[in-house]
Amino acid sequence: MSKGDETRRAILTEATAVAAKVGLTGMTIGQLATHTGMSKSGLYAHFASKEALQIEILRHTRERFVDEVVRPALRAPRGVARLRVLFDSWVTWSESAEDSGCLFVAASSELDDRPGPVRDALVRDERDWLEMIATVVGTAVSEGEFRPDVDPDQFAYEMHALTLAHQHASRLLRDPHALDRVHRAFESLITHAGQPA
Amino acid sequence: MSKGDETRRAILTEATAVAAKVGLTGMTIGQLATHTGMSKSGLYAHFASKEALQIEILRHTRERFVDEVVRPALRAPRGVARLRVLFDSWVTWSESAEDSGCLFVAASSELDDRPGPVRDALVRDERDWLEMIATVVGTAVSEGEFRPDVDPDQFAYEMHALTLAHQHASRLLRDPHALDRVHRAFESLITHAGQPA
DNA sequence: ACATGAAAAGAACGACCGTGCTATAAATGG
DNA sequence: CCATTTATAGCACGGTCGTTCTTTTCATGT
Repeated sequence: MSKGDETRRAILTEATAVAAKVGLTGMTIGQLATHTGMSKSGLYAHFASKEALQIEILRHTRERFVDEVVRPALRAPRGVARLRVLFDSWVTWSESAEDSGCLFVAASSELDDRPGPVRDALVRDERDWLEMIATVVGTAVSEGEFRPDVDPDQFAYEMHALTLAHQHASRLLRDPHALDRVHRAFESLITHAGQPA
Repeated sequence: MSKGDETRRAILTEATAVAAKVGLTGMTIGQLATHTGMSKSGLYAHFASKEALQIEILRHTRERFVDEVVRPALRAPRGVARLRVLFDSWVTWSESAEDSGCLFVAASSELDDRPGPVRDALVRDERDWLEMIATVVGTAVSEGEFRPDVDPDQFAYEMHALTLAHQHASRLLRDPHALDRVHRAFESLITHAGQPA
């Protein structure tokens, strides 16, 4: 990997952390230059514009998300077991990622009223994520682990709601029971979707 | 009401709408002045600082939230009926408010990593809101409408999760089934907390 | 080791930021 | 209707924004 690509990656890693704290819009080039120890123009030379940088940040984060959340789940057996890994990996991701929670969650409310290519990229990512959950749930249904009347999209919606709530409880409210709460809620989801005893 | 108070209110109303779109931090004085047709300094004279303005925006929004969400619920009979009104009022609030969703939801992820008095004010508001839900749930339990083992705080957490998810589905994803989704999820919550048939 | 191309820095730009100060205009009470 | 308070506008400040252009430093292949 050439020197250019190397620093470019380093910038993106740092930028992801900064963006998670102050938002994709709130993040500034100068701030980023200070954090990376580069000059503003030296840093800026790696990207076409701030908007392009924001999109690259999302792409970079998406790659890491696939590595750390999606891939581990795909290694688990299909159905509920995979769903559990998916959920646990997400929680781990949100706890570890940049010490500032999940960037996608932060960007979601930041960009929901700001049309443009950055928002479009985020919407694609979020749709993919919900679709991924729904697919795994669908397998659990067709394998008979979940009741046949369970709606995979609705389940995905409710499970996704828990990830949003966890970020809220953990990062904003600093609730010491946040982890416990989100796990209990997830177990409740699973239980109610399962076959009656 | 004096002229000053009048324009001050008008500014806050407009500022709330702007803040819901671009965030409390993203909002600027100049932007606000243009929107209200005032000069920057004329507008600024009503507030001690931008930070003070942000806090006033939250206070103003909280007042309206009490009027439009909390009060209607308090007029309903205690227990589950009141819980339903609380939820429905919130959905109505989030659909109507400033055409940009609930400011508290937007501010939650914006401020979760930005310490200071604005964040503190928001945390207070969110805690009050969760406490309010938990209290109503507590009544439903003690009146026997909900099972005695239902944890009011956990229920509040999960119901709050739905409000976050609704904002996400409705404003970011523009999901046409968002309203349907959130209602089904809420009914599911209520059902599972109720006495078994 | 050196020529060549890539990477980083420097300096500058117009624009807008939050925030003061001063002057003008408008509302208010006697 | 006038005096006085109150509300708004004008203007300027130091600073930072995103972005561009030019120059210098560095990495790379032969």
